[in-house]
Amino acid sequence: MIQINTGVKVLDKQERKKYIAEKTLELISEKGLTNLTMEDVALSCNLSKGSIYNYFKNKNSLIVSAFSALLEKVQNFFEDKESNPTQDCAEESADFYANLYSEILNTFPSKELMRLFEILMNSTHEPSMMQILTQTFKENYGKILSRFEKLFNSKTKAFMLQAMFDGLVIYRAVGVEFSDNEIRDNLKKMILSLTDENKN
Amino acid sequence: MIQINTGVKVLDKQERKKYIAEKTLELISEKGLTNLTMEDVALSCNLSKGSIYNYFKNKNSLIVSAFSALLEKVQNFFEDKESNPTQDCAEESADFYANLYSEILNTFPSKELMRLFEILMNSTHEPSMMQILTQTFKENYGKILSRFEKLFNSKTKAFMLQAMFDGLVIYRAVGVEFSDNEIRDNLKKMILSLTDENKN
Amino acid sequence: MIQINTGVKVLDKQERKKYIAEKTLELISEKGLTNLTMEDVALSCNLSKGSIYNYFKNKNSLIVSAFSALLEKVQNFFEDKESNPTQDCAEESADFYANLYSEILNTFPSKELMRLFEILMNSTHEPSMMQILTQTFKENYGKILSRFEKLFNSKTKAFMLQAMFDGLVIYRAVGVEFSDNEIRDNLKKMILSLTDENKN
Amino acid sequence: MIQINTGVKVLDKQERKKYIAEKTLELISEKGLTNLTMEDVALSCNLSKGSIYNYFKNKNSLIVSAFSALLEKVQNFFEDKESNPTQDCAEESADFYANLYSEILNTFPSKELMRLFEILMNSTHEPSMMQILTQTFKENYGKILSRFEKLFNSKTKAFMLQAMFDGLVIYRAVGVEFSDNEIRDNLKKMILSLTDENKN
DNA sequence: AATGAATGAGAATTCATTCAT
DNA sequence: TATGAATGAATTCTCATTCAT
Repeated sequence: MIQINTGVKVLDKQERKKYIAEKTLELISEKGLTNLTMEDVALSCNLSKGSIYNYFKNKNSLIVSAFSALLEKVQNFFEDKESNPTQDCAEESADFYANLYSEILNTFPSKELMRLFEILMNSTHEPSMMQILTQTFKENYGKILSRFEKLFNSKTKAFMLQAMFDGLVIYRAVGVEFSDNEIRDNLKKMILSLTDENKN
Repeated sequence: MIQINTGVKVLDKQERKKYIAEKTLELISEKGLTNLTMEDVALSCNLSKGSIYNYFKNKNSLIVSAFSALLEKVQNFFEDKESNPTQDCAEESADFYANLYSEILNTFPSKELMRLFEILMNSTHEPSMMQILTQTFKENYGKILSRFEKLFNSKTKAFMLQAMFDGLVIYRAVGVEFSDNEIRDNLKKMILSLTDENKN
Repeated sequence: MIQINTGVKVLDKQERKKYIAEKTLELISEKGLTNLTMEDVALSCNLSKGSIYNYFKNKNSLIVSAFSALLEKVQNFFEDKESNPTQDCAEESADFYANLYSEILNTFPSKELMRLFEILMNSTHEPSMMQILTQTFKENYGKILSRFEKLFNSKTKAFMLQAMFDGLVIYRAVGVEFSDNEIRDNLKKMILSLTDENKN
Repeated sequence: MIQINTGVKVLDKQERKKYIAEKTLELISEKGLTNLTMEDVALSCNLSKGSIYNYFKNKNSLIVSAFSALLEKVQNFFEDKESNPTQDCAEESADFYANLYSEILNTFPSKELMRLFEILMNSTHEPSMMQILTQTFKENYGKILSRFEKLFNSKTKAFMLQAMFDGLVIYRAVGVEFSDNEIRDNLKKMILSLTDENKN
């Protein structure tokens, strides 16, 4: 929350940037990227339109910041769910991750996670924007993937599993329905088979 | 059928609609949905802007048609690749599909397939549009999935495999790199494990 | 109804013009002048847009014809209601006309009569059109007014009474409510006073 | 109040809205409602097209404001002419009002007053607009009518007299000619008869 | 830093009219 | 005469961005 300098605590420019980016992210989640206007942003931040431009060079750079905020949120979400990873054997690991992903699929708003890809895709034809978005995406997803990489001892397998997860997220966001229980069970089997296979 | 005096067959209205939708699809693939303008469409069809509106009520309904054309194209692509499905045992099937998907991943323009999801996501907040898109999507994907459903004897498994594929398509479209060979090999193993598992 | 030449009866060009003008009048009554499109006209006549231009030089001349049709309709309406005018004394005349106007106010669709003025007003800034409309208006209203002129022996009084009637028609069309009975009673008194006054 | 450096007072937002509405009213009077474009409005206000939309949500709401401005103008016109109403007896009242209306008919630009009804009629098929216009119309005309209501002790009579006036305004605006003197004389007689009648 | 008015470059859409067949 | 496809000019409306205060 922005505070006026009553001596208490005043947000510095960096913090206010972040605040705006987060508000923007909320708006994108609510209304989609296409419907995002600078006026919406200004209103939701209790700022004037002009003021937004004191913090962000233009709309694109604001979107990039919102994208970063979203990726950070996603990553935190993954990390929080995984705070005490006490998996000894493959079976336990498979169980753990199947549950984890299933839970995330249930609790993380599908539409919100979908926005990640919406932003990425919409930027496909603005090279300068695409570059920074892709880079940010890779870095953050790299961290998320690193667990699976360790588990499977394979970057590609990690990719594939995460891709499946994201695919399901998107399917769900666009109205395809499926049973979470079945997902979880199959997920476990797949993880297990990928782990087993690893040992051969 | 109307004939112009060169003897060449003239397209009827339905065919012209389709032609415009396909041209639109090309444009979307080239420039992205956000940058698509009705003027672009008109130009690429050698028509005036007004003429487009003789075929489509508005931009959205044109996009819906382009979306359908894309889905049809995707489906044809899958079907063409799979013309002679001579898979006797699970091993052969796994091999066949792993190769098929790997090949599609390689040959179908990743950006183009990605547009499927770009269109879906961008329309998330226009209910009337979303409804028809989702329905079309489900119908066509249903056909694509039916092969896996038979193979695995499970709708959910089919979903998951296809989701993985689409996730990878999107990853690739946004600049993530991975090795097709490894994908293919792992894919085969996963398919096999899912098929085996089926027999227990 | 347009007939194809089966040998029965075929409308000649003049009759078809009239038919189109009357259909146009219906459309204007239904949807207003602003919302009238040549496509509407074509559809309601079961003709193609291009064909309308075989009968009318352009939209304006079609509107002029529809306007004439409306005026004719109004005039017929007045005349029909007044077929046997057996008024001997002033009292009877006042009674007769008060009833007549009150009845017309009730039975003639207010919105339809209003269109007369809508068309006139909208054409105010197209001199060529205005000229013909005003002329047509004067001629037809002249006939309607002639009765009052005789009764009152005054063109101005006739104008004033008819103006009041048209004013009320418009008020009613735009949503102002009033009691028909009171209107009729007052109308009678006004007509009577104007007639009496005449004798002094 | 914001001041620009010439010392001249700058208009606040409300005043600027009003200014635009009044300019719009001028344009409507000049060119008619149908020919009014937002570009005209912008030009006549020395603003860009986009700026108009900072003051009015859309064209319709601008027209509604212009309509209000017109009604206000009409009402002021009536009130100004009637500043010192010293009418003791019926005869004097009749004389006063006959002169007042005759004068207004002469001095108030007929075309301008006519626009009131042009706007009302053209909006007949846009319910949301019609509602507010009709309401505004009723409110303002209620004030104008209240004088006659008192004089005649009858709402209906007041309506009828005002309807006659408006009818004449429209007739004149569309090119019908009549003598103001005769109008005034007859008006007086009608008012008188309606007042007398009141006493019986 | 904050404001908010102004802008102008689009973009979608409408529709009377034309014209070849 | 009838058609209906094509047109293009006009019009409304949007919105990121700028800038003087």
